[in-house]
Amino acid sequence: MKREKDPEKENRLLESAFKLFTEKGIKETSIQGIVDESNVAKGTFYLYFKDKYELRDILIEKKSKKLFNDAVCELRKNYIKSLDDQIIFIVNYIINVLSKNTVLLKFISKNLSWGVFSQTVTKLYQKSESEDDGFYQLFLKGVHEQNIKLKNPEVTLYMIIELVSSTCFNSIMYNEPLPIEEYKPFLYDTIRKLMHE
Amino acid sequence: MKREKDPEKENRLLESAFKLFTEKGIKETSIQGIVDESNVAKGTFYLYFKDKYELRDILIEKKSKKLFNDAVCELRKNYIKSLDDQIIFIVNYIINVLSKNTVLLKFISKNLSWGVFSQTVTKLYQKSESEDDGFYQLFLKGVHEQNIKLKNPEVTLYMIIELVSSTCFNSIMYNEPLPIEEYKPFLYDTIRKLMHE
Amino acid sequence: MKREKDPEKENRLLESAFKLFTEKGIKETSIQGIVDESNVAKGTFYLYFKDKYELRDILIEKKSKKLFNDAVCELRKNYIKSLDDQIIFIVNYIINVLSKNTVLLKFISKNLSWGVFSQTVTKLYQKSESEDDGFYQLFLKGVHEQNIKLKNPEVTLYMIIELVSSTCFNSIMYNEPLPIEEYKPFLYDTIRKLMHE
Amino acid sequence: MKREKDPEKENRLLESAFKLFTEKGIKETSIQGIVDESNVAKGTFYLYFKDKYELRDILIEKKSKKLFNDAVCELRKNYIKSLDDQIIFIVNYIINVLSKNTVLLKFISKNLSWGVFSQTVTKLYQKSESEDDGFYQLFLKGVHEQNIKLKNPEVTLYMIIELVSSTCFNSIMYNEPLPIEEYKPFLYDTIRKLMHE
DNA sequence: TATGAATGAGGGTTCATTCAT
DNA sequence: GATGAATGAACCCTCATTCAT
Repeated sequence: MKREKDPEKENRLLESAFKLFTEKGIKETSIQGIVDESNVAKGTFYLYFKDKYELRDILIEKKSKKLFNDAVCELRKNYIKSLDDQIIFIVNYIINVLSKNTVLLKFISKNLSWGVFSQTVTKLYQKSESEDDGFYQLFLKGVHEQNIKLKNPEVTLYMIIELVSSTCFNSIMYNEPLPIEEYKPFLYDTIRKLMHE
Repeated sequence: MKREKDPEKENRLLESAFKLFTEKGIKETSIQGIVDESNVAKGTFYLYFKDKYELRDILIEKKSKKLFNDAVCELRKNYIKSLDDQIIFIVNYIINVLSKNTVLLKFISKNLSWGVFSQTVTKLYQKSESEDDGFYQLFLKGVHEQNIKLKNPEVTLYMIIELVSSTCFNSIMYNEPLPIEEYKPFLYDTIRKLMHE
Repeated sequence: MKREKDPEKENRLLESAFKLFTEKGIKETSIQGIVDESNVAKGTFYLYFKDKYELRDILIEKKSKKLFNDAVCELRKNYIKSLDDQIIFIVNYIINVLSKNTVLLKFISKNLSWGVFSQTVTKLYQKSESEDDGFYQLFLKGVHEQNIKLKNPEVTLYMIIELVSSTCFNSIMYNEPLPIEEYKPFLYDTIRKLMHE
Repeated sequence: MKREKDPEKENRLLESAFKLFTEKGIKETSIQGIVDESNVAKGTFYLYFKDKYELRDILIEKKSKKLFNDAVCELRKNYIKSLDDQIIFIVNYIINVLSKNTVLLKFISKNLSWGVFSQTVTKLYQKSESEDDGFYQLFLKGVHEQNIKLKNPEVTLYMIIELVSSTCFNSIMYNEPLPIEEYKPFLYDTIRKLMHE
């Protein structure tokens, strides 16, 4: 009887926007540009999204959810005991993904600022249903169970996330001040230090 | 007969733009807005700058130059010996300035991203004329003279700068995850650790 | 097999449109709005009407037919002899209906302009099937039978209709220059004068 | 030094809008249409007017001011004593102008509704500086000085204005129910009657 | 018959940039 | 050098209308 909203079209809009946000940033990306890239009429955009900011938020949630889910999922398969190693495993996993997928890296750096990104992720995993499957929870629980002495575990996690975020972008994108693979030892060393005051 | 470019006018344009960029961001600031604020005609803008992006870049250079110059200048007056203490002195100085001058902080966060900022600063002080008066030089020279053992001093400096940058904004602006004064001990502790692998 | 046009649906469309035209005027009313209000799909609209202007015209005819029919019908029940009194009875009846039903009044004023309205009404009753049951006929026949001396009865009727129309809207809606009840004596007085040159 | 706003351009915008408002009404007239007709860039419109409604209001004031000024001015030249004759002189003057200038007549009928028009005019002449040169004042003063017995002179004036307005449009434009010249006797007769209850 | 997704023309508005004065 | 009127491209958004289902 009636035509259904086309998920193919929605996806094309999302991916085109993703691409353009990545290349130029949100402010510089016009809806006209997005629909052109998607081979979709202008009016159609408004059938799926209120404006480009709604689209961005959907994109952020979608992309970061996947990234962190994959990381934690992979961790599960490896039965790593030590919290240090767990954290470094996750960081390493994410760095590897972003190294191969620099479009995603650019999207995150251009549109989220790592600040917003980590905020989103944190929020995402704070409200996780079962009590022990979030990144945030995983960290706090690990600190407690493995008897790690930290004055303020939350601040430590904050510093780790921010250090990784801000530091890795240049390294991956421009090999500055070092290529990422050479930088990793310094980074993981520092993470271990931060976790043992 | 020919009048020279009026430095008074140029300065008014710079400061008005600084104010508006800070309040609304670059994209949202119109040239009309800048010239209105400066009591200058629209056409005049183009006698001084190619467009608002050039103006922004000049502003970045000017503001960060001043910030770092002031910090190093103040350091000189205090005859601090240890490199750890020197670095922390400078970091502390800048944090204090930005805490009091959140307009400047916002400008940096809205228009630069800390990444661009530190890049600028680094560049600024790499090419510093006299060989020993830049922040960068100061650090490398200090490491050498005080016999500090670092595998790669440049990377250490990079990590320090990025950690400070990314970490302090939320703390100053939103007291998250801690107010800046409470966060400082954690931060300075970590800096010392980074300098003694 | 083929289903007929659903009069229920048509009516819902008419009444929804009536409501919206009244509230916002024609130009500001969208077809989307009409079908939403009617719980009908957008495409369905075009099965019943060419566009919203056709719908409006149907609405005009329908609403004004009813108004005048009711007035004349009520007159019949009251066995009033004198033509003056008959005309004033009808005018008074319509004023009373519109005073209580300002939605209808607004619809007429927003979408018809009183000019179109009276034109419609006049047309409506000129072509009335049986020769003596229209307002127009009623007036002309009355003038003849009751031996009223008028140079041009048609012009007199025209002046009465226009005077009433243009004059009563402000009075009912805004009490300007007088509330309708206070204005009535002036109006009916003038009507009587017009009918006795 | 600087270019001046071009009154020629403003006038072209006003007159083009006047023409289009007349032909299609305000709602149906687009700014695009106005600037096309004026051979002016779209942006230029906003240099002169906030939107088309501001333009309309300026047009109303301008056109009606002129019309009434001319009428009263002409009246002055003719030393007519009796108020009846004065009022009829002005009405006649305006009818004659509008008969020759049906574009103006259409503009008034399409965009103002005679209601708004008379309101404007009334306002215009109520606030007239010198105490006796407005139409409104002229009427009230005349009633008083010439000892004309009216229960409520304001209402009488209202009825006259509305009767003339609503009645003459059809007559001028469509010769319905009579050509204007043939209608005048009926109209002026009625005006005299209204002024002598 | 009925649906509502899709379309794209068209409207209002802003603004960087040019250029006559 | 300085001005600000003029331009027109580009943006966002709405909506009548079509048409596959």
